Amino acid sequence: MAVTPELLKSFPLLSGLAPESLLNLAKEATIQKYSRRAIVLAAGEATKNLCFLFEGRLQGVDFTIDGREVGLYFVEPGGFCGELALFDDGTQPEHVMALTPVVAVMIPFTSIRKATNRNPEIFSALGVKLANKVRQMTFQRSLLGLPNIAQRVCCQLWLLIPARQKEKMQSGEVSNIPTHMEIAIMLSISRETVTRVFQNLQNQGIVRRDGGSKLIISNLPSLKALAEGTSEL
Amino acid sequence: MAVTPELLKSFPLLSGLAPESLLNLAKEATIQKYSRRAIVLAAGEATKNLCFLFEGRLQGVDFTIDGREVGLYFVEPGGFCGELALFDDGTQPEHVMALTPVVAVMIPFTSIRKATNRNPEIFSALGVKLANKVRQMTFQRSLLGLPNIAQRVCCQLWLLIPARQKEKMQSGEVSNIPTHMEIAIMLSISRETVTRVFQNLQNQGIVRRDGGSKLIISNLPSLKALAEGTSEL
DNA sequence: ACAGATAGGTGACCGACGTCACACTTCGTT
DNA sequence: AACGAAGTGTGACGTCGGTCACCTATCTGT
Repeated sequence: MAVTPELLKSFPLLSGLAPESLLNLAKEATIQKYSRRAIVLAAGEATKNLCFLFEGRLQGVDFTIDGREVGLYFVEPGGFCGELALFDDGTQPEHVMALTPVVAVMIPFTSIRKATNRNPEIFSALGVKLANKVRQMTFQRSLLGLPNIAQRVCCQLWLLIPARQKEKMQSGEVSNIPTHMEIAIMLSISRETVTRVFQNLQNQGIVRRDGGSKLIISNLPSLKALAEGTSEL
Repeated sequence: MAVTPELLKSFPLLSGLAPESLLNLAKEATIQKYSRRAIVLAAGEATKNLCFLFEGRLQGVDFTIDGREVGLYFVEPGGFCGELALFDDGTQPEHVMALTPVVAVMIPFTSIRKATNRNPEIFSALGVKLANKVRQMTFQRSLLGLPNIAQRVCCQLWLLIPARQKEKMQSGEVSNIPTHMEIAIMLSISRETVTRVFQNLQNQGIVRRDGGSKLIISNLPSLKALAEGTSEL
């Protein structure tokens, strides 16, 4: 299937490019489909493409030395991944796995670099992205230092709530709530423990499920207090 | 105290610069001294300087929501820190603290950016540095996922051994070994647990202290096996 | 309609690790 | 020499969360 310049323009990173640059990129880009649980980028390999997510959901995952899975971050449609090797020609440090069936656009580094020459702002946009990644990882790292597990779960949950909903402090919702297993993996705890914490939160009327993939947070302030450790479950 | 171009040239990041660029940077750079435990860069503040370490040792530290300290990385002489805001004008995500008395050279972002215009390779060098940081953090993250605490300590210890010593697999040494407390903070475990693991390692003849700040690893293969989980303490 | 996979829920058990409390050693400072 | 601070060593104790085992509910594809 061919990639059109219009398709590329829909990605924020590329939206500012000149039409001819887009055209060039489009020629060299390819569309890939992946089924659920498929590996999109494998750790340890020298990535050669920047991977733009068109449809579905990706997760960066790593494995500890003893084979345990560790969740790192999500990629949502419009985002991209695999940019690290663009900077230092190294290998991909973590796997990127499809959480749902996925449609992705792969653009070779060589093409990206050509485009960067004409449009250096791409490079700085990638720098911003990397910087953001470091910030996120730093925060996630501080989460893992929390000795109280319930608090850790609440913090992670708090993080999943869109920023604007947090401001008015009434109630919020998280669509596409990760499964208990996925949350457990992100926080390096067991699936059962996540279930138990959610069970508690539901009993206290703080959260409520709505269908399979949506979570309503009916009591935002309570969740915040739990996340910050000012109250306990 | 004035900063000389020669001093700046001693930093790898700047060593490739043209003499006049160095001269300009030197004019705008300042030397700062910090005593042990002093905060060099504070989290949450908009950093305005790139901080080059001339003498001493720095550590990036964060605090969890409940006030617990979390160790992130070290900066050794010749290295630098505070580069994140150079990319996205954000705030410093973590504190940088002096572990020993420190002499540092501060160069304003504005000066760096001017120099970058003439020497764009600085920018890509900074990109490489950032990419490396992400790689390190990813690895550290996978360490924290290890359920076996002794293994975690051994992994961290393994990480502290210089790369060349690991190759010949005879014996190695770590100078400037972090204190038990510092290691505990990096791994989010308690100081006593670190002590107990080290006690075990010593009893097994795997490591041995030499003076206050040096650790001899007499049995490198055993340590490796422990780090990789193929054997247990 | 059915099998199989995936997610969520729950109880029992137990051991590793955090906490607390102290003792001992090694510094650097006055 | 004397002191205090920082680092290290060690035992007792209690508990939180991982593991295991099993169940139920939902969804998916054929």
